[in-house]
Amino acid sequence: MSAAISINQRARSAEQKALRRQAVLEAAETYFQEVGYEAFSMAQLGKRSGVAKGTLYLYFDTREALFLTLYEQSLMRWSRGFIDALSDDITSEAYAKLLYRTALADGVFLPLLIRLEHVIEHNVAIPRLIESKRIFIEQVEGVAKRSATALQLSAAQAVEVVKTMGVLLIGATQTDQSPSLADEALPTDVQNLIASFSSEPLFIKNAVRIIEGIRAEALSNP
Amino acid sequence: MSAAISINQRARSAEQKALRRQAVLEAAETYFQEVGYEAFSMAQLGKRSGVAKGTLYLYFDTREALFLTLYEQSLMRWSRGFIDALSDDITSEAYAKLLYRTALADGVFLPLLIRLEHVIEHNVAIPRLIESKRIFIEQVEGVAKRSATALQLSAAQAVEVVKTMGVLLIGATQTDQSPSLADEALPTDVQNLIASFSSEPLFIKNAVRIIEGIRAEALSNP
DNA sequence: ACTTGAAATGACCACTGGTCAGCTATATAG
DNA sequence: CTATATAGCTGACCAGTGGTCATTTCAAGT
Repeated sequence: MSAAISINQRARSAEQKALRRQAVLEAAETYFQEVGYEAFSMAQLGKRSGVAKGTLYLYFDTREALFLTLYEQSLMRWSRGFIDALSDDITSEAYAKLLYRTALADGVFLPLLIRLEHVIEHNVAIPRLIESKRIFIEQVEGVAKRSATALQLSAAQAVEVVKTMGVLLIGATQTDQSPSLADEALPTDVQNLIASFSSEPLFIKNAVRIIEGIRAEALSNP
Repeated sequence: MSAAISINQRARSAEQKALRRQAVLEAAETYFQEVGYEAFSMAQLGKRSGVAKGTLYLYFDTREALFLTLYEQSLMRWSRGFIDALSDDITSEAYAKLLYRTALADGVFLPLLIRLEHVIEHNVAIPRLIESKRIFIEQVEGVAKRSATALQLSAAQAVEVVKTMGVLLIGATQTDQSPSLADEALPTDVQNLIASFSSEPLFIKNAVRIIEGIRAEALSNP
């Protein structure tokens, strides 16, 4: 029987390997939150997870494959939390607020989601990509099912809502990714611009417009 | 009097320098369209524009400063084209379609817009960033002014529409940035997923919902 | 205690963006 | 028409990157 504990020893059983892999992922998540995507280096991650750089590549094909896994875990975490937090007969606005807040509360979900398609997916093997898309489908379906009863929508409408919310979330939170100009002496016109792109109202207002639009279409088109 | 022509000679006058700078930008644009953002290397760009790598840094502070300039030029190009193509009394749908098509027609605008806030802006000096934001404000105002008459909206509504269209465009075209899986043997569930995220209908449908939503709000709130 | 196979290692590779002391083309002064 | 000063240009160089793989090391099975 192999011990579940993996300190510095070699991981021989599948179980031990999974533990080590997860330990690396946890180190990566913390490190990523500290330095962000661009400054994240595999050599540093090795040091921080107490493992040689080469060892990282036994557990992940590429840097991007590691980030893809991190993304998947954060997606599943978010979807679980959001589903649990939803209540029945919720207004569109409350729904949008909850979605926005739960998504932003996760320290890695949005930064990874934003980079998914144009960076991360470009250095991952196709079968791994397919696996990842399937996880995505599963999560969307789960969230849509719960959303259907919460928002009183048909199954098809709920799927459309969830997909669209994802799209809107990526667009609306784009500005949050700008370099922090908080302690810079900015001219007022630029300050106003930044304020006018505040992601929370941007997301919520448009989420409501879209959800209500979808509802309205169902009434006019039988 | 300094000749306007700059072949391989040194650029001494301000005019010649501007020409050389523009020549580098044009080489960069072609090269970028060929290889994309990640594979774009300054050494290669030097070779392709017939200039040493070090020289590039006389004209641009960083790789990202170069991309920021490329982005600005494509933004101005798009906004000019879009304004010219708009006609009065256009429907929301026709407006959305035109916006989508003109934005996608430019080979570099969207790929750069998508990377603006979370990559490009992070390696550019603050004064340069402020300058860039001002160009952005100017362009948004120009497009909004024309959109107000085209869509018969108030000035404030038009600004909101234009800003929101930008957000939606970034989100909706995200999927177009995925690695091309066209000639891969994908399982049908994944194929369906990809099809359901087709950016054109995604953008247009939601653009219409948002524009109509903004219109409706004006009627209920005096 | 010995064998064995696989986990772990880190020097190594080809590359990156960015720098800067030295080179040289050019405009101007004598 | 030449000498000088200026400044545009260069490419070797630097510290770093993601990724590889021959070699080492250690735990399990005999």
